Amino acid sequence: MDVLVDLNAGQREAVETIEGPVLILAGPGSGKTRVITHRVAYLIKTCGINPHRIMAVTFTNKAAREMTERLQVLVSRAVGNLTLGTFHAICARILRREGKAAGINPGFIIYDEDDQLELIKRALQTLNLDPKKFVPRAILSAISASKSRMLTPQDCALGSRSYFDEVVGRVYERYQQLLNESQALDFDDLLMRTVFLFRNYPDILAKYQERYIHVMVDEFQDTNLVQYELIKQIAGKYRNICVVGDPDQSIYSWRFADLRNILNFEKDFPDAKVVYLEQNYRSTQRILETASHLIKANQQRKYKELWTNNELGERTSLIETYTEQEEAQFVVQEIQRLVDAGEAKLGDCAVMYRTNAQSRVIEEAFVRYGVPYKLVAGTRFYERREIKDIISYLRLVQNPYDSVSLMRIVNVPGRGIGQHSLDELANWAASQSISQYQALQRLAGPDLESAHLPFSSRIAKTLGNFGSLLKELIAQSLEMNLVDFFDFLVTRSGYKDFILGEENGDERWDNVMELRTVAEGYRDLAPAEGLGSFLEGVALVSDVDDLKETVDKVTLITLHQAKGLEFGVVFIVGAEEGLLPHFRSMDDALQIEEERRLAYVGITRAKRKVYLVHAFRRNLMGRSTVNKASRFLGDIPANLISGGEVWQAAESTLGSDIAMAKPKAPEVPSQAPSPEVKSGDRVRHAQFGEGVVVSSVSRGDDSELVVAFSGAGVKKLLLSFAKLEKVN
DNA sequence: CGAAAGGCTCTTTTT
DNA sequence: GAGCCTTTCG
Repeated sequence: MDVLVDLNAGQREAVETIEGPVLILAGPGSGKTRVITHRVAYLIKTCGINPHRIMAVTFTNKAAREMTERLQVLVSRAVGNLTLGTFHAICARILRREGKAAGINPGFIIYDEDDQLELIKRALQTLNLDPKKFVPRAILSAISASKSRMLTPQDCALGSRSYFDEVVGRVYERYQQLLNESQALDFDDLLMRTVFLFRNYPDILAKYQERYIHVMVDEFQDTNLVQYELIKQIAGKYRNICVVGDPDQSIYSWRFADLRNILNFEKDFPDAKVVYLEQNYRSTQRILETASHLIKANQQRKYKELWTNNELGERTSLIETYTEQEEAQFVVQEIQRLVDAGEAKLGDCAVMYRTNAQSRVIEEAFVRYGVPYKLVAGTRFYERREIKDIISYLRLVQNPYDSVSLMRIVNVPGRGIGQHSLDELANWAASQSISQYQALQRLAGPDLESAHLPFSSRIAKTLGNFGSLLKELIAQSLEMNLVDFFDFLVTRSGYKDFILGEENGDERWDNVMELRTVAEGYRDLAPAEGLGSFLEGVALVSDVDDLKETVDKVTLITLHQAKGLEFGVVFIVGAEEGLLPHFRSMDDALQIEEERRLAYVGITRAKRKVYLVHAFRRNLMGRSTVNKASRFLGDIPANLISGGEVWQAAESTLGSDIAMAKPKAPEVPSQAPSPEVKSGDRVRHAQFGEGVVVSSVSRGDDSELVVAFSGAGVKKLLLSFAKLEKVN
């Protein structure tokens, strides 16, 4: 298969320019990932580069998997020795191999956000700081920000400008100590400590620089400083570095992604070749135009002119419903209608939302109507209590110094080890300058005389029993394959009986068994290796979806997760002020622009048809709120929009109290021979300026209008008062 | 020690 | 509305 066939001029240039730095600025649907994949294939197949000497970094594990599959087709063989994965996965691998030099135990555990928060809380406690005054989340975010800029606790202490900064510095230092004691690295450490390793050990860096002749990074707009630093290090020798990104799809600034990386690239590599990919192969003209108008409202952007040869397509539908339940109902029924009419298949449709919380109501509607769907669960599965418990056991077996895991399961199932006992254990361990694990082992020892212990023999005995259990588990883990050990563990620890005795025990046990299924993928590895790989996999993987890719189901997904995907029909729900843009982003112009990019990402996922849906009223945080339509709707010209109608549930489809409690719905919404203005029209208001009529509803002999103004946001107006004039 | 109940806060996005 | 934390009681 010729890897250059079917590429347009720009794509071809991007693939064939293999010498020196290359910056590819690629619009949505322009074949960005395809370019990277073909570039790798080109290097291997045409240029004869050993895959071992190529690194390709993707944003998610899923993207990495897909690229592997596509590559196999292109190169017509497996390319196993290619370095392909996320920054985190690649760094973890490097640190396991080389970290010893920097004092990193190769068996380190990777701490996720929950683990991090535990440690922060513990750090606050030991520093006598009030977690109410210093919110652990905020502290963690500040620490993470520091790490993304490669700042150590010492750097923070020096640079602190406020009391909060100063506290953060102190907590950061303590937190780092706790991580070390637990022989754990957090997500940020994986990156930062790799960079430091390379900085401090030039010979190690040289080895990797020598190895990687070609380095490629996808989704470059979402990289942060430490990630950029890392690839600059690795590509330092050959300088064959190719980055691909789209500033308009940068949606991870909250994870400290920094657009300056793209801007600085041309400064850091003045000889960089810049390639623009502006032809869109995915969407209809109207969708592309809709998206372009939306994104043009952003100030902070690098201009790009997207175009397509695709057909004109349908207008984007603007729908208002009364509540979020009706919103969900509209979506399901519309999908059913599309399917019945043969216009789409279920698997062709996606429902996108800003927050995960929104998925519940949507899900309920799909269940009620019996329409198959798949929820892209994100990390959900691995956040379940029983799953975290089992993983904690496994982590503890691999690394008994992991204090977060120890604390989590030491008394699950109940072994009579309460807070008091744990305090005693911690104190005793500290007084002996040994770890809690070592302390437990001493208590488990046969020749233990309770005389020297500062606590009761009963406590010593229960703790000792647990110590023996741990010891036994560790011993067995070295003898059995992962699956056998898994079974041994859940039985021997008493976890199985414990969980089955709980409420919803069967369901939870099913989840445990699902985890076991994951473990089966590691059955054939040597015992220690199997456990290690498994734990690394679950620590760095977030997408448990795609198990049944082929099944015909509607996809429910967050806007963030949707990046990089495409669907025939896209419903964006909750297109409301407060949700999109999210209220946490509303007081900052830059954040608003990121929210707009998020909407842009959503719209550009669609091939054929977009629905923008919002609810007049919805329950948020347990409270009923009335939300205006999203200001972003005002960025879209009227001629690209159809509808703007208020959708109404057919009678008694829900039969719920909600439907009953609904005030009398307006009789004739959109088709009403509305006096002068109808939805979709462009109007001018004396005070608010120009805008688009989002909806128009008859109220007696007046009309209630919702107008999205480009300057003033979304306003509800009465036709008789508003003195609107139509614009063309 | 542990279960249960009550009270509090704060809700984004993910490797 | 949930999850987390603290308090209370057996």
